Amino acid sequence: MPEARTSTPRERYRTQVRAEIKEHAWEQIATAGASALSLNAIAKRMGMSGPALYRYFDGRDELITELIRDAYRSQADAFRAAAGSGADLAGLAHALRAWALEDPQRYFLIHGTPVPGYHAPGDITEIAAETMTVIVDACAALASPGGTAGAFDAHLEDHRQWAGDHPAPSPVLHRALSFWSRLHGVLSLELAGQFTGMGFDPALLFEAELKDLIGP
Amino acid sequence: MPEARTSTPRERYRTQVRAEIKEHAWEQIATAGASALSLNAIAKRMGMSGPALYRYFDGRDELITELIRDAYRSQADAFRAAAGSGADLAGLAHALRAWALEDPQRYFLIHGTPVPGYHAPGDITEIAAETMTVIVDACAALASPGGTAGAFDAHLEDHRQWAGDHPAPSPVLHRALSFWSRLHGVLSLELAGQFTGMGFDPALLFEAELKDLIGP
DNA sequence: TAATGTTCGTGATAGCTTCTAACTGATTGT
DNA sequence: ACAATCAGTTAGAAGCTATCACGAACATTA
Repeated sequence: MPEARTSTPRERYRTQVRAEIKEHAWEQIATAGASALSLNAIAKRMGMSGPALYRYFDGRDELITELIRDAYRSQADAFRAAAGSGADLAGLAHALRAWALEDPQRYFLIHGTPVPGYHAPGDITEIAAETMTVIVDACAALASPGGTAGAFDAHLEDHRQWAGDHPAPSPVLHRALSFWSRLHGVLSLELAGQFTGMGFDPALLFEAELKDLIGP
Repeated sequence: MPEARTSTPRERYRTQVRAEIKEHAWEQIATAGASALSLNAIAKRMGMSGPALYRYFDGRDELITELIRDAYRSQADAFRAAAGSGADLAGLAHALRAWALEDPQRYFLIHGTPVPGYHAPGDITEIAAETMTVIVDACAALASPGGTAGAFDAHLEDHRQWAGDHPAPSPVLHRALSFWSRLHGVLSLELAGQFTGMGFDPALLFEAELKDLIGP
């Protein structure tokens, strides 16, 4: 006998259909990009008429926002899983690259061209901030960066609230930002196919950037 | 008396209207992004009916391709102008940043999210390759990078045709790729607004990345 | 059990888009 | 001056988002 009925069959059906819609949406995004996402096409592929989807999503924008939210969550999960199993900063980097290669358009959905005027809901930026914390923690666990502290380190001393006022010294925060921006640099170029036809292996450039990041 | 009439009045009119169309297109892209570019809206803003534009462009795709071409040309011009007036690698970097900040959406039009299936015409990739040459030249003019040559440098030794078989040693090519990917990393994050609300000054992060790139 | 309310999916419709086709009128070259 | 070319028009097909009103299936309650 089922005792804790926390959801009615209707609710289950509803969430199931919502999930199916998102599944088709991801498929469509992966093959044609987010700008080509069509509610109508999804509905037809699910065997129902266009307006039916509006029972499940307020519109195209809400669906895309939901996909963005899922993408952020998936990325955060990948980071947490890596950090949870004892990965250091290099481990995080490899987890990020694997996650990105898994679905390039998913990566671009959150790190790609921004739509002017669009602002992500608060809960999304929260997830992003949490991800950043994982990175900063991994940077703090590393041997502190050598070399002389530059102007940016001094500047970061006074502007560290983005890291939740993490107790790490500013060169650590600096390294976290470099980690983020450099890996995003190689990854986005690789995923965009800018290296195809150039001959060299993007994985090795990624590795070289990572080594340079951790080394000194 | 005008002697060398290299173009008829009709041709002049044609190119003038084409330019005006592109002008409106850029305006629209800058404010709403490339995905929101509407031929119809452009036509209306120019005081004519939608289908009239098809006399000047084969369709939306050809217009966008033309804009991409112009963007690449503009970027190449910015690099050439900087290099021509004796700028070193840091000068190129600042020229790139200034060019990007001038019109973020123009930057994303060529360095942003790729549309799956779209392939740029050959002449565009030629311009891009030429730009790369300017960067490699500037890297070659710099003191050669210190530190031990890593695995990627060895790999580049055998994969250097992308640089037009530039005679520079592979650490120089390596630096050129790092230059490209790192600056793209900070720039794209800054232009995408990922740093807004974090408090620190993106220009200083850019400068720090540049210094680290040139320094050792 | 019967009546009531809620939810799902439909077709119709408005308004937008790209793009083709046929037609008018002005401009150009012979 | 006449014929060919070219610019721009309206009409229309096909696609999209999104809203509305309706019927049918479901759930809940009297």
